[in-house]
Amino acid sequence: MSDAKAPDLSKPYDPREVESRWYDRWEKAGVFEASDDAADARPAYVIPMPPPNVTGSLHMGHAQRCTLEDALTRWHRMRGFNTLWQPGIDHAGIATQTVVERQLQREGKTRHDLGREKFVERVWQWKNESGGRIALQQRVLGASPDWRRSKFTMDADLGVAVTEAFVRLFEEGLMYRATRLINWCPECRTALSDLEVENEEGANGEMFEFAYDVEGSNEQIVVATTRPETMLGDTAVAVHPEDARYKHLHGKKLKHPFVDRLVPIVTDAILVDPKFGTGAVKVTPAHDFNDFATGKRHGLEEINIFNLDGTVNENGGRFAGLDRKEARRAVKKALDEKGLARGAKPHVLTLPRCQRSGGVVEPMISTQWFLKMKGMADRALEAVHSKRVEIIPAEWIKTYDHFLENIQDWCVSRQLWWGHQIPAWHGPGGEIKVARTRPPECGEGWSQDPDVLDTWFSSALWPFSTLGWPDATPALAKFYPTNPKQTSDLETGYDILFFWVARMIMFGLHFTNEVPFRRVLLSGLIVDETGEKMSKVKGNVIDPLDLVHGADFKKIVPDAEAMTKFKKAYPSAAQMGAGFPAFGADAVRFSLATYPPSNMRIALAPKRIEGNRHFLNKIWNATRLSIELLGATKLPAKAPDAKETWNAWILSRLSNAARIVHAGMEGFRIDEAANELYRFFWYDFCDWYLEIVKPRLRDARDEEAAATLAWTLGASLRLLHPFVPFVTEELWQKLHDYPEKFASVALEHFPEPGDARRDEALEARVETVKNVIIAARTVRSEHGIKWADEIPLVIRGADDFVRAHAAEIKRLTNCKDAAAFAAAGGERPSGHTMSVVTSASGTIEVLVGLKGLVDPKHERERIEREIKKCEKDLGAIDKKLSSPNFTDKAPQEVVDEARGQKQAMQDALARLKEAFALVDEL
RNA sequence: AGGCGGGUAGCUCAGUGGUAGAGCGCUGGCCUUACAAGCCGGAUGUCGCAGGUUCAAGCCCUGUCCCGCCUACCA
Repeated sequence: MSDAKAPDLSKPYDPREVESRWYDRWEKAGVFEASDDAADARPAYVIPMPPPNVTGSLHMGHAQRCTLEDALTRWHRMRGFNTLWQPGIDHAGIATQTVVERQLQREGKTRHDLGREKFVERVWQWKNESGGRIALQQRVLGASPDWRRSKFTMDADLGVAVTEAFVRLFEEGLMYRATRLINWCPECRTALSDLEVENEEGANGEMFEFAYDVEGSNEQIVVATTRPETMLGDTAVAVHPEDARYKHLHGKKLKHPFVDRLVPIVTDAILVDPKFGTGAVKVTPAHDFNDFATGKRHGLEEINIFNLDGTVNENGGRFAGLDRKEARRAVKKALDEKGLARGAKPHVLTLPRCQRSGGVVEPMISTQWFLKMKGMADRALEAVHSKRVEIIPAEWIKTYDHFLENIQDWCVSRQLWWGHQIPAWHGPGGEIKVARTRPPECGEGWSQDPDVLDTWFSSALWPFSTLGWPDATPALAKFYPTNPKQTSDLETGYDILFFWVARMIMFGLHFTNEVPFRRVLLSGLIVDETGEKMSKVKGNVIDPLDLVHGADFKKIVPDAEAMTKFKKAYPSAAQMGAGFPAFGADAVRFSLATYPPSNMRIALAPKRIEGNRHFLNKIWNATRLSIELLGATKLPAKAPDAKETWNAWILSRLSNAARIVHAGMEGFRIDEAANELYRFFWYDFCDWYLEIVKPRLRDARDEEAAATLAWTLGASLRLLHPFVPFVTEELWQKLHDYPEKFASVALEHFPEPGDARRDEALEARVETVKNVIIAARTVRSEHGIKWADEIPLVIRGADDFVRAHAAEIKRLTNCKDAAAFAAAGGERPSGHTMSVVTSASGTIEVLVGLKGLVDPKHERERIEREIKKCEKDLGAIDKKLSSPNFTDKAPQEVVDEARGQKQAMQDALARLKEAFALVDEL
């Protein structure tokens, strides 16, 4: 850093100060850039980022994408992959159009006042001014995509890809126009695909019954409905053909009470369940999917009774102009007045709602563009079953299969202005031409199809349209799976498995004859601390940036009532007082990384973020200490070949940590990788290794320890970097004393398990030494011996390895005479308490001199507790060993192990009982 | 209705047939010159319930209850 002298490391870690320092440097130095140079021999790794909506601002889901994808990206980059995390923004058809229309509304205008061209201009203006600010927020989180390659789905080149795809599908006969019953959102005034309809369960409604008069008879037929207003569009009443109650009415007609129409009674065994209700069903072919199918079977008239905005049209006679709710009331009232109403019962129903507007979706007959899905779905199924695409966790394969096996044709046209306009031209005589550009013969009297494509159509092309398809670009050759040296992951929330993932696989196979990515990593949804989905209505939404920068609860929650809701949703935040402190991006990221991504629901606990901020503080302070201890020691180029126990031990533990991190990252168990780093760094490196080497480096000059410490710390920072990029970069630079030439840790070698030697036998022996130390500490703690008081310690039965580490035992327990080892079997020193440590080489007695310092009663209780525990364990193992079934049938090594354990426990039990005698001398 | 998850410590969750784990919380003691955002200790379990397989089940099988999600349907 040439311009600014970095400050000294302050005592507590301040993420605000550190995190602002590095992002620009990374970006300027080109750290995130991928190369599409054909001469670049590195293997390629690609993650297509799920493009956030242009209207979106960062929410916890984005933060989770960011964390997981950035960790994978940085991990691969450090391992030498030519890594492309492809960023971008989605134009989000309905959502964006709605935002701008609302803006116009405030000016007292509608989009129709502007006209299509001006309106689209206005949307672009909005996009340029306030759209896509999410990309800036992703930077705050430290995301490392190749921003130079960022794409917007409405970019000209992506528009070319969309047109190309549409035209090809049309030419192949897969894209077609049809008139059928579709999902219509009266609020957005557009058709929707089946997926965009959300079913709200448990809505309170009622089942309303009314009668039709049979023509030329005094009889009536009673039907039931949850939507009385649709009777305006009834064109039949269906009964079951075998239903004796109605046999004499077959072929008769009913008088519609409000419109001049006779409604036939038809028989239909598919629609009608004679056991349900009255056994007679009103049929409204134009506004119900089952009735539509029934109508087709019987050639019934389809009478549309609604305008596009959901109000009743002229077919509704005197009810015309009313919206659906008003019409329902009015029709019920009118039926009642005619004496036809037969009462209503409460009824729980499922309401179809528009995913975007929340409006109740109305089935309407409409002419739309549809895409045949069957063939593409079959290929997509095969690709997953043959593992050309791997879905992780594999539990999702069944869900994927079920969707694709039952897939319906996709209604792709939307009656919006914002989006990719359909490349079709309509002639004056109803002719249709589909072409990449307006065909010259389509002159006077021809007009382009006014509709646009479903936003998800362009999203489905994303993995290859962003790389230049349909052109054969160098980027496509390098970063698409057609390159055998490419690996790729698609990471996203399981909620868009159908919307996006399945469609990308289908389109990828269709247009490129190759899967669009090799693995699909599906993550769970972030929910509040009590497991509830985050939503504005519930008042439990947390903005990740409030966690990063800190936030006063009063600022993020509007009123006292909302505050109660908020604190209920986050009990651990409720304990934090007035607000969130600035946890920093690293702490938020690390927390998100430690949740198993495969959990369906990931309950965000602010307390956990606090805990991880403490971890970062630990890293910070451990590095401060290390820098002090290292002095002029340079970071070694490779791991030292350490001979001394603790040096070899920490390198072995480091190797083990690297192994677990690799396995976790490889298998998309990022939580296991992150948790291992937490454990290794805190419990092995800080709690033990640093405590051991402190005096060796502070009071003396131990070169091997210095090299080992430097190596281990450097490797730890590198291992941690994919998770916590900011603090690791800061400390890495500090370890190098902020060199002139910026060499980011993001481009350093990622530690491999083989970088240092793993020695499991050594780890086991060290574990025994640690257990001896812990035993002595426990006794001290139990009896409240002050740390400053040195007390005598005698260790009996220890092996040579334990003896060789007397100095550490003494120092870490603050006991004198730690070298006082005694042979097993001899006389025990008096005035000592005894604890027992079992090890591979036998039982070790840890005797602490406490004469006059303790209450013997307390000590007897302590020993009794230990005896009880030992006896319980021994009883269990005894029972096992006394069963001939076990000794005969279990594998030999299991039986041997059990015998060894029994031996050790018996031994320990005997010593503990002897320990009682010693208590008398205290 | 069907499908898929889940039910393990107070909370959030790991757990891959072989003596039940972590973090947070709780608790006792320490301002031991990296870190009190810390250190050293400690307590905490009917692994939803009932059967079964196995020498051995939190884990495998069957049934069942509860919670969540998804899909379909709902006159």
